[in-house]
Amino acid sequence: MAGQTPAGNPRPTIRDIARVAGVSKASVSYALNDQPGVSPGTRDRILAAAEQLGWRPSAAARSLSNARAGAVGLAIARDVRLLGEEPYYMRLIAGMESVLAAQGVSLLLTVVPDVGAAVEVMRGWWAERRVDGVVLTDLRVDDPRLDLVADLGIPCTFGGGPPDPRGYAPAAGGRDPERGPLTEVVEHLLAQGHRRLARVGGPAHFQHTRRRNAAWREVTREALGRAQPVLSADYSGREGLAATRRLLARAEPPTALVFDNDVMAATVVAERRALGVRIPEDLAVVAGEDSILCRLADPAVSALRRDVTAAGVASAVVLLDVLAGREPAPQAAPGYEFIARASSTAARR
Amino acid sequence: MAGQTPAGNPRPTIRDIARVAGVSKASVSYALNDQPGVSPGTRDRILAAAEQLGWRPSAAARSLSNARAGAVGLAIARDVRLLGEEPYYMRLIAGMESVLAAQGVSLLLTVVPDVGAAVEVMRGWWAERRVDGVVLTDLRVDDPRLDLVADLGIPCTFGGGPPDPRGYAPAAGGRDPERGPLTEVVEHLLAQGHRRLARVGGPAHFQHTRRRNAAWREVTREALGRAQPVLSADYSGREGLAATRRLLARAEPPTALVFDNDVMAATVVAERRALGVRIPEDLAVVAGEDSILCRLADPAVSALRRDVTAAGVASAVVLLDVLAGREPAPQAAPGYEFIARASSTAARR
DNA sequence: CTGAAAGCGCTTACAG
DNA sequence: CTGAAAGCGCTTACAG
Repeated sequence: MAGQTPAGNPRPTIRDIARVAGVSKASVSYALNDQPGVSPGTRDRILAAAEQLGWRPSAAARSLSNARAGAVGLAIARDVRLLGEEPYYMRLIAGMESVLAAQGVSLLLTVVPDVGAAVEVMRGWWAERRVDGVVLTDLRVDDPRLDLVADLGIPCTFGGGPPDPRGYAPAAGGRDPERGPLTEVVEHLLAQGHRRLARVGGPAHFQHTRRRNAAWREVTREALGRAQPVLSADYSGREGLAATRRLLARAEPPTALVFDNDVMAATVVAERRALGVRIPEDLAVVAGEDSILCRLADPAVSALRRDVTAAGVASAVVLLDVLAGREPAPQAAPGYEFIARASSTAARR
Repeated sequence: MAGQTPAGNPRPTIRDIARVAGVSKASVSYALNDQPGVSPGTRDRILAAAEQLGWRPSAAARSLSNARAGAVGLAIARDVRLLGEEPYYMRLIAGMESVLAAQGVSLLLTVVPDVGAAVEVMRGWWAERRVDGVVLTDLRVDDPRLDLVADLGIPCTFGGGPPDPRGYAPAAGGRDPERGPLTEVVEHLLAQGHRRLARVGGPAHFQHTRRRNAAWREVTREALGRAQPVLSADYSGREGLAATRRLLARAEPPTALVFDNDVMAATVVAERRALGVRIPEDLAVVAGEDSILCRLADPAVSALRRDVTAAGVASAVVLLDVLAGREPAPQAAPGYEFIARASSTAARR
């Protein structure tokens, strides 16, 4: 079957519908698109004919007269090996698709090694009008993709961080939505008796890392009188370990570490003996992202669970609003939940 | 910027190129598509004009006259929560994209809960001619998607398993390519002194699970004189644990377990105390799929590493061949590597 | 409310 | 080798 040509009887067109219903192509188009200009009786006849013929619009034809593609694009710029470890994108895509599919909008996906390549892919999509808009993720400081969409006027939304460039809905209280989760983590650690904390964030060129680093400094300053340190790592276990070593080598080493993702936290827990620490007795560990890695670690890793699927839904909703020329509906900041597990819960025995 | 309309000066068309180059639209089309019918000089002038104007073909227009979409579709049928734990799809997509992108073919992606929904999505894609072909993964016994592509004559290829329905290239020796990896695992376990083995496969409705189960029975029969048992589980940690408990409760329990994926194997290792076994002393564990879960487990889990990205490449190559009406180039069975780690290596101390 | 007509941006026989 | 023309399947002013 894989070697077969797409034969079969040719697909029906509005011309066929017009013939069957005994009207003009124009009337068919109006009826099919719920436009005024057809009497109810005629409309019913046309719809029945379309149904009977099993008609479906040709995406290409519609696209050509519409000047819209009926598709949006997502160009993921990330090392494939890291991608395999991150459930993030699949969840984001699943959330987006639940909205897009319902509107008959397709999702174009590509995986590229870096932002420069992402820019080229999106430029091509736009030039060929394969997409009506794009979703941008992992925004960087001075991101060339922002220049691209601005220069070309490509409608866009953001996945991760506020989907709307104007920020989250006022319900978020105007405060940085990263503060809530981090406050909960810090309060948990204080309750466990920790007074010296540290954070291992992602690469500083990511906007979300910057936002979280800033929120971390604020939250810890308010809670402990002085901002607690932040180190950067690239989300890999290797760099997470290296950062941990540097922190532990300090004169007054932290007793609790908050990592930006699950891989770094779980790697540190796995390498606790090599690091010469007991967890949680000597060192408490918290992950900024939850996954099966956290659940299976020994001890299991406390984690912030973010509702990535909901973030995907919000991104798609905003993008569809923009494409339809509507004012984007305000989006609430994504939900999160702090899951306290053994890696930060002193079971004083 | 997200609220902006796609304004700007209108994109150039072949009409503009024709005007600049002083030729007809037809000549422009021939030159642009590398067709005969234009003199070298004219061709150069046309190409220069296209370049200068920054022309890119309109996907819709081309699609409409071509009767081809310039896109292929992948409808993943999998529970979103399991998806987040499986690096498989991202790797497959990355491999496919590396081939497709080079040919200017887009990838349409959707995530749906079950095969029935996948059929409906693909039916829609095909009816609207949004795709020229599809990639099918996780084929089942009596898979409704196979009926769909057969009935409608949709060109397709398979991701995971042979991309070509005729099977792998003869280089694979005509033998089931699942035998190689499993033989290596079984030999490793025998060398470690194990004589009672068992396998925990995926759901029996998956074709790949059936193939592997059959290969497992053959390989173990040849090595041990009698086929070793196989249980089914749904790839989740919960069912992996349940299957393990059942196996350990047998009169002559196995001393080595081979799981079909990383999640089940890593979960069993994480729950070794609850199961009342030492690993690898009482029970050796091997995973049929490698991931960071295996590396971070304690003890680390021995695993079969399959080159999923290469499988993605092969799928895309075959599909492009089929679409071009070429006989699909024979594809080698994907590479694999057995990584022996502590979970199955008796460090007799 | 309805129909004939032009147009979206390409491709491709068909004459010169 | 080159050009005028029809056609792909829709949408949308514009007359009736």
